[in-house]
This record gives sequence, structure tokens and C-alpha cells, in this order.
Amino acid sequence: MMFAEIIIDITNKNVDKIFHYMVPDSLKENILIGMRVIVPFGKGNRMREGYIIGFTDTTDIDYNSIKQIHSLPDSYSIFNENMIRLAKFMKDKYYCSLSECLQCIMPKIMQDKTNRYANINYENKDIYTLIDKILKKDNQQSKVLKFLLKNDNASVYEIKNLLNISLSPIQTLEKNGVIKITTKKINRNAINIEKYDKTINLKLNEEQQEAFNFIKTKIGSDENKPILLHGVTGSGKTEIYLQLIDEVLKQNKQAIVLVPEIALTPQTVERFIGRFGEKVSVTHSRLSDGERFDQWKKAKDGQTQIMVGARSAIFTPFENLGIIIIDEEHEATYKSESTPKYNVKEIAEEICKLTKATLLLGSATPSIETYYKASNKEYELVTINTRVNKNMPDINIIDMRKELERGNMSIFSIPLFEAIKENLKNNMQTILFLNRRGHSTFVSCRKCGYVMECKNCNVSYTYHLKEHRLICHYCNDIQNVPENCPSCNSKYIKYFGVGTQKIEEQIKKYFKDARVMRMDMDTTSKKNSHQDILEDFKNHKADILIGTQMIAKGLDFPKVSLVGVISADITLNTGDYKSSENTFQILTQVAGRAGRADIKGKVFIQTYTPEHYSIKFAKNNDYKGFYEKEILERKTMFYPPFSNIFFIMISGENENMVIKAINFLHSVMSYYNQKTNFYISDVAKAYIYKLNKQFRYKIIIKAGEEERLKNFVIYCVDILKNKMDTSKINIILSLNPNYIQ
DNA sequence: AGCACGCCGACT
DNA sequence: GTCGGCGTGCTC
Repeated sequence: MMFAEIIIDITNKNVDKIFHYMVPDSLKENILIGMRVIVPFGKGNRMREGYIIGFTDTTDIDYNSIKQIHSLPDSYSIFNENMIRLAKFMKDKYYCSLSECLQCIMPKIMQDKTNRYANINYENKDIYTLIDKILKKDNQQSKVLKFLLKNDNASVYEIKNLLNISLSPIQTLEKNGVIKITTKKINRNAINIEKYDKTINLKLNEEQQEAFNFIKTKIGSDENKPILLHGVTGSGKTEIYLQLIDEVLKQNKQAIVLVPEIALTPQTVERFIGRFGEKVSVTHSRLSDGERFDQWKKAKDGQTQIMVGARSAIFTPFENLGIIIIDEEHEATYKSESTPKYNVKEIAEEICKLTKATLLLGSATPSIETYYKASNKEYELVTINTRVNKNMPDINIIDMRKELERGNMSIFSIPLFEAIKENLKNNMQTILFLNRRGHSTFVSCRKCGYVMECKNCNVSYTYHLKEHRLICHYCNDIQNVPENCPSCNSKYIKYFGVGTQKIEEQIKKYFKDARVMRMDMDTTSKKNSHQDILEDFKNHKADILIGTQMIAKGLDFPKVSLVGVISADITLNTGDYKSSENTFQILTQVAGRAGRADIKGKVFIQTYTPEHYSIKFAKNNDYKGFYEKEILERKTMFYPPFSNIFFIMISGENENMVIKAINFLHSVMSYYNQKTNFYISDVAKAYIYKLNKQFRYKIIIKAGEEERLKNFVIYCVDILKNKMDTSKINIILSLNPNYIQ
């Protein structure tokens, strides 16, 4: 007798386990491990989707209660055995259910679930008497009804969550003919893939060739350490990737290339498609789920050999994977922010362990954690020190305090201003970088000092010039600009702080003939506008490009010979332990945009803290110097890579409830910490203490050993959940998050 | 997730 | 007493 081990596709802790089903004779021929199945489940034997993760001859379950598999929706399996192992690995590492992990691995279109919506049943002729009768009462049904009268066609899931009730009252309403429940599928639109021209292969220089040769010997060998390729900006890393992939294809293997979403511009894509043509699949965020599925299936069936894409491309089901390349490995987008909160580098490392593929991480500014592993021989290290064109830009630091002393109140220092003027005269292009969108970052009254603050978040509104509105960058609340101060009624409302819109305005004021473009979240919200702006700038349809960090990465425009950083201090003062690292990275990346062809580039970095080491080392393009200083800092402060940080946040609309819960959790943790001796912070307000009407409090725990820390936190949070009503608060757990909030 | 069981308050 | 709403436990 053989039983199939099945995971039911329900996200609930209680069903997060293996269920045994019998395989009927009619299916025995076609059934495979990793297939989707339809099985009867629960008391009503409702048909549910499930996944076969194995077969077994024995079971502890009462033979009579074992049901039969109903049918197989697909003719092929979704997961190979390594993928199932990977899902188990993820479940243990990211404290979530196995079905969530399996869902994360499989193509999105298969995850598409039908949603249930509730409507008031106006076809019922007695409906108004029924409504009146129920509204007179003060029970759960009347709550649901009141909600539906305001928002008809709300999803059942939403009603349950927002009103904090069980399904029962909703079901009763349906049973009594007051409401109707309908199911709907969510459809998404398809978008066309652009066509690309063929590109010409480049010859590797000596340093590139050396790096290539070294990595080549590692592909397919038994020695399976991940490799870090540390190459300065413009050192030609992509060309090395291309030739390595060529090598992998020769060995009849396949390749996955991960790039940050923002780098999936025609420029990057062109190089891969130009080189490998039909063998490549490229996934952007703009593809439909159907198109994504086609690419997934092609890879599975061996019709393509290379997958280039953002984070989720890691789950491409190649049969004989040879290499995984993660470009710009330091990027924060490689860590998922939604459950399972996986780090793609950890997933890639695990896949490479399972499949014996080679893992290659590339960056001009590796993350401190990665470089630490490389210097500890946990990873191999390959370094390229020179640019292909041997031209490093001149980087100048401008002390904005001195500018102020000499009476310059403008946002441009005199050297940067002169350089822009000179560059325009020479008909060259300029990039101006500021990591903050909008016009003015706060609006306040000059008479009484009142600052316009969002009513949902404790954040000041940002003034947007074009719309002449105040916008909260956290909850997107929009307000009109008041004529008079809401506090003292004076007319002296003034705008302070600098955003990209203000730079645009100032540039247009001082350089009337210059053609200016701006690229930030406000100008790229439309489809393809991101691509269009870059394409126009490349074709010199503008002289100056102003933008946030989306202009800092991977762009390669030969006519850009000047880069100005308006304020290096923004990323420096975020209160996060990674702020120095982030500052160094962004300055190095943005400086790398200058002078990529045969012209020497110039970079001006404006700052009020020119003595800060991340700015100094960025000026000298000294990654190793920065690393040595930063790693010492991390060691003294017991931050990663010397510790793991667990970030715990509790939020909710009722502040007292949140405080009560987090204080209770803190006391539980302190009590059990007598044995474990972790570093546990005090309870504190989150960096943005009120967001979207929710009050947010945090606890931070630091510990050496990841596994023990994780178990400790989950144990304590379970105690909180058992001892207190947690239905009206949110508990957010994040291990080694991108940002401490 | 969703069904059935059993508790508990309202009403005949 | 009984009816019906509502939370809770369990599902191969």
C-alpha cells in the first residue's frame, strides 16, 4: 500500500503538516512527486489544492480515515525534489508554513486564488425589513451589515480582519438571505516585450581575463564555495558574466542571473539578449503572470538556458543548473519584505549546495557581511581594481558649512554651480542626485514654528510644487496648502528642506537654456516612463538629469561627465546601523556614473559632515579602507556580521493596547533571557512612531547564534499570543532586516 | 479555510 | 426550557 504525502494549500498553522492520501489506480501511472493534486479535505470533503512532497508505505493514521486523491490538475510536476528540500529549508529558516514556501517557489499564476466577496442581497424582497431588524441589535451581524452598507462588495477576508470577527456571523447572514457571497478571479493584463538589437562581444582585458579564468575553473568542480567578484564601477563585470554563462552552456548546464529590478532596463537586457538570443528569458515586473508562467515552463522544458530577472527568478526550475549570478549583491531588494521573508543570497547558497551549481556574487561595493565572509575564506574573493577605460573620476568633497560662511545660501555650492555651467558650455551631460523626492520636505509657520504634520503618521508633509499640494510620503495622504497657519493664523507659511522638485526649479531658474529631466517616484509611476526617461537622456534629449537613488545604479551614459550629490547627509542620518554602509555604497555608485567613456569625469559631493569616514573613503574610491573601518565599528557595537538582529515591532490603532502587549512581551523576554543572555533593548517607539493611524513600538535583540535567537523570540511571542488578546494588534518579526524602523 | 460541536444569552 | 449566534477545535 502506498500513500502520498500531501501539503494542503491552506495558510494556517494548524494544517501546516503532512496529510496522507491514497492514490487511486487510475492515477498511479501518471502521479509524480512535486505535482499539484486536488483532494477532498475536512468534514465537508471540500475539494482543495495540495502538493505531493513524497510517498510512503507506512502511516500512523487510522486506515479508515484515509481518503483518496481526487485528481491531478497538471500533467507535470511543479517542484523537483531539490525544490521540495528548498521549501523545507525556507520553512525552518523563515518561520512560516510549508505551503507558503511552496507557493513562493511556484509560478505566480498558479498561486492565483479566487477571492470571495460579500454583497447585500437586494433580490430578497424582504431585505429592508431584515436590515432594519438586524441593525436594531448590537451584535456581530449588525457590525457586518453596517460595514457592507458603507462598502458593498467587500471581500470576506477583509471583513473578518477589519471587524475582528469570525466567519460565523457572515455565514449566518448568508444563510438568512441577507447577503450573497460570490467568488471572483483576479485577472492581470499582458504587456509586450520589447525587441532588442544584436550586440557585439567585447574582448576581456588582462584583469577581466584573470578573474574569468579563476571562476571558470570553479564551475562544475567539487569545490563549491560561493565566489565574490569585487570589481570597481565600470570594471566590466557584466562581460565576465556573459562569458561565464557561455562556458556554462558549453557544459550543457543552465544559468540564473539576478539583478535589482531597477537595473532591468533595456541597457542590461540588451546585453544578454544580444549575446544569447532565444536562449534567454528576461522577467521584468511589467510582465503579466501568464507571460511569467510561459518563461517558467520553457525553462522547465529545457527550451531556454538562461533566466535573467529580479529576486523571484531564483526559483526558475532548471534541471541542471551550472551557475547563479547575483549582480549588485549589496542591494536591499534581495531580501523579501513579505512572508516568507527570505534573503535571496541564502536561498541561492542553499540551491547551490543542493545542485552543486556555482554561486557568483558581484558588486563594486559589496555588503559588509559578504566581504567579511570573503575575508574569512568562507567565500572566494576575486578583485578587479581598474576600470575598462582606466579612468576614475575626480571626486571633490564640498563642505557646505563653509559655503554658508561665505554667504552662499543656495542649494548649490559655488564649485558645483561653476561645474554645471562649464559642462553645459561643453555640451556634456550632468547628473544631479538627491535621495529625496518632492519640493520641500517640510512646511512650517515662520511666526509660531508650527509644522504641518500628517494626521495618520507622525511625519511632516512634503510639499509638491507641480500639484501645489502637501503629500505624506508614508501613507500618501494629500492635503491642500493652508493659506493661514492652522495654529496662530499668521500668513507666514514657508517651505523648508530640499527635494528633487526644488532642484529642478532652481536649475531652471539659474540655467534657463538647459534641458532638464527629473526621475523619481513621481515621474516614473506610469508604465515604461522609467525606460523612456533613460532612453531620452541617453539620446541627449536633456542636459541635466535630476533624480533619487533610481538614477544611481548601473546606468552607462558616455556623455555624462559631471555628477553632483546635493546632500550626502540624508542617508547618513537615518539612525540605522547600516547608514554608513548605505552612504558609502550610494556615493560610490553615483560617482561611478561620471566619465564612463574616454572623458575624465568630475564628481562633487556636498555635505555638512565632510569628516565622516564613509564620505572620505568614497572620495578616495577606497572600498577596503572603508571596510576595515566599518567592520571594526560593527565589532565594537556587536552588529552583523558579528551578531544577528531580531527586530520586533508591535503596532495597532489603540496605543494603550500596543504598549501593554509590548511591555508584556519585553518582560517575558527579560525573564527567559536569564538563561540565554542575549542583548535585549528597552521598549522604544519606532523610528516613525505613528504610521497610517497605527502606533508602533519596537524591541531589538542581538545575539551571536541565529537559530537560538529565532527559537527564543518565537517561544516568547507564542507566550504573548496565549496570554493576551492579540487580535487587535500586529506583531511583526524580522530577522536581520534591511532597515531598523 | 471551513465545517460541526458545544457554550451561553435571549426569548417563548 | 429551547433557539440561535458565536468562538473553537479539527481536518489524512
